[in-house]
Amino acid sequence: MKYNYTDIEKKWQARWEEEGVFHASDDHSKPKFYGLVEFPYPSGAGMHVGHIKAYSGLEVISRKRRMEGYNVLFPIGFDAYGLPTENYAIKTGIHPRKVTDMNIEKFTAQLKRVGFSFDWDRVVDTTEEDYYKWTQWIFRRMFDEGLVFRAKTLVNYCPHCKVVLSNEDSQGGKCDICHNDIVQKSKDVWYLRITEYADKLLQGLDKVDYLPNIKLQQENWIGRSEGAFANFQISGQDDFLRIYTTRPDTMFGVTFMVIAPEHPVIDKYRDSITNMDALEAYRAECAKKTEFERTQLVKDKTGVKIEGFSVINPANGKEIPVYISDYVMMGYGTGAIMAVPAHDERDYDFARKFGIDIIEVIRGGDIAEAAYTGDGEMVNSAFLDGITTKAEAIAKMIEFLSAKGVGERGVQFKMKDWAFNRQRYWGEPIPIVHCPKCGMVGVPYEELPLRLPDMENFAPGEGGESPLAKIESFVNCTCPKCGGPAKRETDTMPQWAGSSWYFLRYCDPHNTEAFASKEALDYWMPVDWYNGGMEHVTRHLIYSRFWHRFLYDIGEVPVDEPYAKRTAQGLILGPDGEKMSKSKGNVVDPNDVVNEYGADVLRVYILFMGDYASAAPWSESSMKGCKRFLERVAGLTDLVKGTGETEAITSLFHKTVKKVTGDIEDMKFNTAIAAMMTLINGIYEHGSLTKDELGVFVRLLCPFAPHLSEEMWETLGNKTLCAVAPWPTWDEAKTVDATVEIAVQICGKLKSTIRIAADAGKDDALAAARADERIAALLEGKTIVKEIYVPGKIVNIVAK
RNA sequence: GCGGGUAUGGCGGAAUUGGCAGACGCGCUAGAUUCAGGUUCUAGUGGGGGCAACUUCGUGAAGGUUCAAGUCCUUUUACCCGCACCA
Repeated sequence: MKYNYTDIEKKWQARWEEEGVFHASDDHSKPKFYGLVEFPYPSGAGMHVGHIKAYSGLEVISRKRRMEGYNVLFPIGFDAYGLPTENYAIKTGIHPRKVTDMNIEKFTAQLKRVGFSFDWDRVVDTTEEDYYKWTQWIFRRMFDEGLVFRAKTLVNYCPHCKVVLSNEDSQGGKCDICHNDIVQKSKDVWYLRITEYADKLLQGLDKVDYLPNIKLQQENWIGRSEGAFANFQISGQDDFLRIYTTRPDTMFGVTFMVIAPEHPVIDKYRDSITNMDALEAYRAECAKKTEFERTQLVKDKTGVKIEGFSVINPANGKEIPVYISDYVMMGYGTGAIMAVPAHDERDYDFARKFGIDIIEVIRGGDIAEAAYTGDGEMVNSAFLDGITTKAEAIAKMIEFLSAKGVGERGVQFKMKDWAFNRQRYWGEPIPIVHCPKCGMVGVPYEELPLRLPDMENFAPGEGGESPLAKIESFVNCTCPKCGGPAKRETDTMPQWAGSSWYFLRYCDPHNTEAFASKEALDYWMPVDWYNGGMEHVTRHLIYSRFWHRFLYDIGEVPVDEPYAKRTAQGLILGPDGEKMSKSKGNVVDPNDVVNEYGADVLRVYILFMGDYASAAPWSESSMKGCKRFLERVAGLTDLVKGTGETEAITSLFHKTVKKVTGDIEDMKFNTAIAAMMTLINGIYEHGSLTKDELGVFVRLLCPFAPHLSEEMWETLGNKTLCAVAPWPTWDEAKTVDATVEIAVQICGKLKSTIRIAADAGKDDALAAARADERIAALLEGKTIVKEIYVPGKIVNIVAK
């Protein structure tokens, strides 16, 4: 058979659609498999080969599951709200609705051309009213449960995009959207209280099957630490400053305190502080720094001593000075620290620069040279002296603080509350009304969706206000509670809102009464296997686990963790080994590949190029090898003779079926394909195969190269689709050879190989080895010291 | 700085519990087919030495454990990723 990919790809894509084979069934009596891939953001640039790789893994697994008889849900949709679309719309004057529709159409066509087995009846688009109605609904429920709040604090602000960003969106001090520097700005914004779920998100990781590095990254991001809170009395006041520390054991070494520049205690005692001018100047200086500058100046500590203000160390009653410095942040702990220069590097640097005393309380280092952070015997610490373990010293100190009523054990998280808003047009309107009498009031559930109004000029305001604020008919409304005049919230939700629950909608995408029916959720959830990019581990993956856990807590979903298993694919690099980017001009367009080589070659190549989880550079010539492989596969139809099994290659078939079946489960697609290539080589060498054997091979190949497989399946006389044909099985007995070739070593060096029965005993194996001519010659005149036989592997004779 | 990972031919990459290093593919060499290019087929292909059978070295580097190490232990170098003044 000749391999004419252009014709067969069109033909089978049409057949699949006609027969609806990839539609998840509503028959809930069958075992289910829910495979999920991260739905794309439909950008104007179109699809990238990286998208293809991201979807190919679960595509193969989902196709295999269907052949194994599962009811498979393998959905796709579009995460379409967001800044790139809006920015493009502003630039071109085309409305974002239209831009989105055009891009979705483009993406859909591209995905279909690759032959992905998505269920196209369940497509979701986060910007459609019947979808974002439920995004708003979940937000409203969070508002009711007290998880939504507004606060004026320092926020991450991107001056370029003119939006407030969450901590997750400003990692490394750069805006996640435009990669420009972020500044800190004091602003009144919306937050979701994700920190309330920090512990649940952490504990939930124990029972899910995520790749270890994914779990670890989430654990680090959540950043739980155990320590103590302690109150330091303010000199001459019946008031105290509260600190958090993970090292209460070092409290006798405290020689000063540092508080964040924005700490409210400064304003509270502004009258008794004698150098307010200097403090204000320092504060202004800090506010000007970008996040990037702040982290770059790590080594060089700055700060100002607060004059006319001091606190008392509760451990020893000594009076100590207080400084403000931007190395202490308001957003973590209490915004104040006890400084122990002898045993903390940052405090050490600061003490050195400002000439503050350094008191050693743990032996083991040289505090004249550097801070010592290791373990050792406690000294200069009154009742702690002589203790040698950190845990014991910490416990004693906490006991002491508790007894005095000035401190207790405490836990802190690095994760911060989720700044949940965008001062932009293309997003879900926040369903809240501001009433001068009632305060913040939720838009009634029956009024959802709160529609995003149509508007002409949706450019963001210079002062960082949302474009929606310009529409008076939208802003002015009546309070749902008292009926009086009120104003609508004009911020929209951030990009991550819609994707925080989309996997639930797929279970029942056309439901008008609920985001999904209880029955559908009971059956389909949790997602059995979720694959996506590493870049989402501390963003989307955390956010969606949070939303889902919230829905579980209020009884809306049946399971607490949404994803039973999570894996990640590696990047596809450009042919130059660099990350693909438009500016480097090394981007490969999947359309070009499909045109030139066909969808099956593209699919096989992407999975064959290397370990699925690792990054690998694109190589056009390697792809030719995959094309050659599929051409040789097509050529198998000319070698078919008779039915049944061919003795000579039977074992190879059974081994291959076993290998491919196992490798797919481990996402070792590259070795699965290699095994099929080995089989093909064996068949060509042998010169023929039977019809039944070809049937086995075609089904094995089907998840990888489905178009060619369907075509060959049909030429074998099958009337039904290969996509739902039963997955091949193997006979374990036939994967084991009767005789095996094993290595014979003398003193650990390979000298010969012998063929013996697979179940040969030690004596037989050694006799066979000694009988080998070369071995016999080498052993001539030597004394055998030791003989080792590992069945099926090796014989090693140690001789002198 | 902290946490995690990687290192194997000319290239991408394979190697259950330690057991024949380099599967599979690319590339390359020679030959056949072809008017030619391409395609396809056959043989070969880690380095050094040898006409050859063979021999010797070889998994970032240096040590070690073992009959046997890519794999285990110690030390070390380079690169990649994540977080980053988290008290």
